[in-house]
Amino acid sequence: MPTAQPVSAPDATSDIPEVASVLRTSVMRMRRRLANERHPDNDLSLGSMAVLGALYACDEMTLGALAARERVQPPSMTRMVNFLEEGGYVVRRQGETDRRQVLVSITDKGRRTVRKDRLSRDAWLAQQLVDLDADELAALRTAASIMERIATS
Amino acid sequence: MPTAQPVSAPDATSDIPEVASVLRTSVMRMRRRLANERHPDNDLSLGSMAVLGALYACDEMTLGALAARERVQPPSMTRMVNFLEEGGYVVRRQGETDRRQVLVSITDKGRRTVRKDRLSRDAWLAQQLVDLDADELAALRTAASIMERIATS
DNA sequence: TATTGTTATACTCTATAACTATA
DNA sequence: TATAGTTATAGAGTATAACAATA
Repeated sequence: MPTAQPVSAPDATSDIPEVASVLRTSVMRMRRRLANERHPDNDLSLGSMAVLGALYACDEMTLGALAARERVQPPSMTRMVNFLEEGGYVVRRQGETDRRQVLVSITDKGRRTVRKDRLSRDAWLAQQLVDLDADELAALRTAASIMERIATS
Repeated sequence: MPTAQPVSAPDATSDIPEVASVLRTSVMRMRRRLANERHPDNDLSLGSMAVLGALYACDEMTLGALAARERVQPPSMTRMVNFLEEGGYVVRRQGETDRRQVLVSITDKGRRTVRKDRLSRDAWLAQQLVDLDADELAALRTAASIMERIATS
């Protein structure tokens, strides 16, 4: 039984439990593989790189906003930001209107790291995608979008 | 701009780095969400359940084969199998031809647990998929298949 | 000697609870 | 009193290194 049938059966709804199952399994394995294949070009964890990526897009965010975005608890984000700050990838500053807040912004070093690492860190995965056809790439893009929505809902 | 455009551009190849990037990010977030949303119906971790699922399909495997399949190191698999054995979900027995090997097989309790948990543990995810259309489900199925292949390659 | 699995140990990531400082 | 973030602590999951038993 082929696992990648691109059928759009009329009763596709009945496939939902099966899709849920294979999706869950593949996500678990994929994430472990991605963690293993990661280049140790820098000392940043996957989570820290995700934070840096968010700051690359948004420039400056509060620690709480970062925690919410990455769906981790504040203490976990504190740790990641500590690590990033020690490495000179981000800087903290006190909020102006609300001085309880901590505003985290990305440094030039952080920016360079994001650019460099996006290339090198996605290189392995991109290499795995090289032989896919346009439809398969489109399926991955769609799936990524759906997963992103589900994960952050 | 929708993020899930099913375009099959002629130069889709140039999208590979971007697809790799969004796929990686969404996989990381999805896996965390799945871990969080998991029902604590039983005391089995996600990894242990994956092992049980493999044994559900294969009946009996060596510990080394399980470790290779789940892409963990042997000590990690030893731990998971210990846990599963303590719970009565699997049994160990010594290999017959090669007595260094440990053959792990699933018990009836393990089988029941797989069936029951596949339903309940995928329930949350399935619920998230309920509003998707047939094309989106097909995309997820295709993506899962590709990820499975990449993760186990 | 090489291989299969186990034990001992440590590391990473994450969480909850208790705390500090602002609001 | 409530909120933003930090510190302290614990737990889950994984890895590497050293070891035991068998090939």
